[in-house]
Amino acid sequence: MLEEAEKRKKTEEKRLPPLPGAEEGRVVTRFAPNPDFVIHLGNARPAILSHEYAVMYKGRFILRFEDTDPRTKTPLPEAYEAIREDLRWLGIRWDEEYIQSLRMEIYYEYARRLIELGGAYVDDKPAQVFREYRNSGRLSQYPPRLRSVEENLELWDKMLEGSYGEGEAVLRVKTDPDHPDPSIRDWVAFRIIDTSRYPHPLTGDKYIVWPTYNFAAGVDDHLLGVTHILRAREHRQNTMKQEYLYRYMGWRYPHVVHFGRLKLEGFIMSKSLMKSLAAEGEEVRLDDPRFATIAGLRRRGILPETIRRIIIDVGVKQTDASISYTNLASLNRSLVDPEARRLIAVIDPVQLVIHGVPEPVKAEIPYHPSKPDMGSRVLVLEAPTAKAYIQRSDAEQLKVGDMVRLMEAVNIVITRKTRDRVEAKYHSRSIEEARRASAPIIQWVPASTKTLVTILKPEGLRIETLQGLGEPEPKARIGEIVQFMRIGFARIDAIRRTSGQPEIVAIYAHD
RNA sequence: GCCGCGGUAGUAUAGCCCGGCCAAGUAUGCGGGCCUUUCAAGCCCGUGACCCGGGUUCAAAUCCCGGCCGCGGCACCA
Repeated sequence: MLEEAEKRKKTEEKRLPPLPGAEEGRVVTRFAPNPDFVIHLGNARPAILSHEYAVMYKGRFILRFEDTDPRTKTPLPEAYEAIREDLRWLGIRWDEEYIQSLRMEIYYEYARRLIELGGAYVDDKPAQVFREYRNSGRLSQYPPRLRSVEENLELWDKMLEGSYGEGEAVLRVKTDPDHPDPSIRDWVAFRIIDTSRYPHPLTGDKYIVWPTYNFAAGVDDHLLGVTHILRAREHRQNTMKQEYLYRYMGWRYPHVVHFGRLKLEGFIMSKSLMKSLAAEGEEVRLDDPRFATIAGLRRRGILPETIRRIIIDVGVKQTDASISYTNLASLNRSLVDPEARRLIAVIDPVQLVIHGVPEPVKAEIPYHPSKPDMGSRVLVLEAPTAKAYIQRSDAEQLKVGDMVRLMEAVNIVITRKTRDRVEAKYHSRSIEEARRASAPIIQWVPASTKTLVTILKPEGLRIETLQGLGEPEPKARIGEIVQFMRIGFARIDAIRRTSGQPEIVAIYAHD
């Protein structure tokens, strides 16, 4: 218990700054992903922050899928559940869930209301014509904008009935026609998507008139009682657009916090790059450890708590942040180190023969150096001649005459060395002897082992493969995060049999 | 080009709103030491930053102006 408290203190987390205008019990936040892909660290930021604030103020947290573009951002049927899974894994629980494509009638109703209030009009001119008016400062004289409410309601019904094809009509919100930012002038609230050609995975071709992000999100944020919106800076203009809608409806716009972009150094974050890797014929999964997807980080042995802390640590600044993997790894290490069992693997093994061993050596090696309660296992060296494997990188450091200690076992002196074989003679048993000689300590496995160990090490776009041998009877579980002694932390990704031999496949996390 | 936002050590962040207690805190990295049967963890010491230039002021990282640089938006995407 005491130890637990100390650990908490050591890895103490930073707290989030107060939310403007927040009252305990009255805060409602939401995370609104587009289910066209899984989420990555960048999307996880608003999810974590929104959830965190809802918890901090004992409010509500909403998950809302924004799937109102079946054409250019076609929702992926499996993404809905994959996103839920990622959120659950991150420790995020939501009080309510909504899917926008299932709320279309609501948006239609509010569209009608907005038209009745004179806040929107149907534009059935080609987009090019609108742009000419808008960009030449004559938007206030744009003929469709001058239509009566009655006429607009009629045309709106025609849109819903399917009288227009794609691109033939949109519903626009009337804004300041001379707004300094042209993109804000009379923005589009609804457009037509031919769902017979681009069916929606949830609603098929039932609807052809679809709300844009700004309309659907704007309406929902009000209807669901959202009080605080946390979103990336690229939405700043959207906030201004939606405020027009709120003004017409007499609603109060939620508090908004904008933050900058997030990059994770050394990881692939771009969706298009992920997809192009797949196109190159590589076998690519969304949880590829080279990707900064939540699933990819999970597979690589990054804990949800690490992600949570790093997001809170980065906070809500407007500047872009580039998280260095060193920092993320350090945080993860501090969380994982107390729990990770120490396993042994020798990469690129070299045979070691030890002569003159006086009696068999049973080395009892604890699974964690400072936690005896995590147990131990016994590795054996035979007598009078013991055979083992050591790592090539270690063998290369050794010269004839050098003393080296096999971890938890014996001290030996090198007598002969060839490329693939090292011979040595027994020297002594005790650690003190090794210390006196300043002998290095290296890990080893008995020659009788059959266990193959493969460690996949993501390096930018590449994945390096480390092949070696492991303990004779490794007790590892899939999903477990272990530390391979003197190699680094890794997550056990698979345990299988390769031509009769057990094989552990692990994905390297960090040293 | 037009709108908008921002610039604190290698990285991230605190401080900036309400100028002095900041010759700038913390984490990570890096250098050195201690400890240690891992190149992990732990402990100690050290290292390193206010974009530039003006102005206001007794006093500016903090306020004002200009410049430079970075980023976002300018979609019938979200």
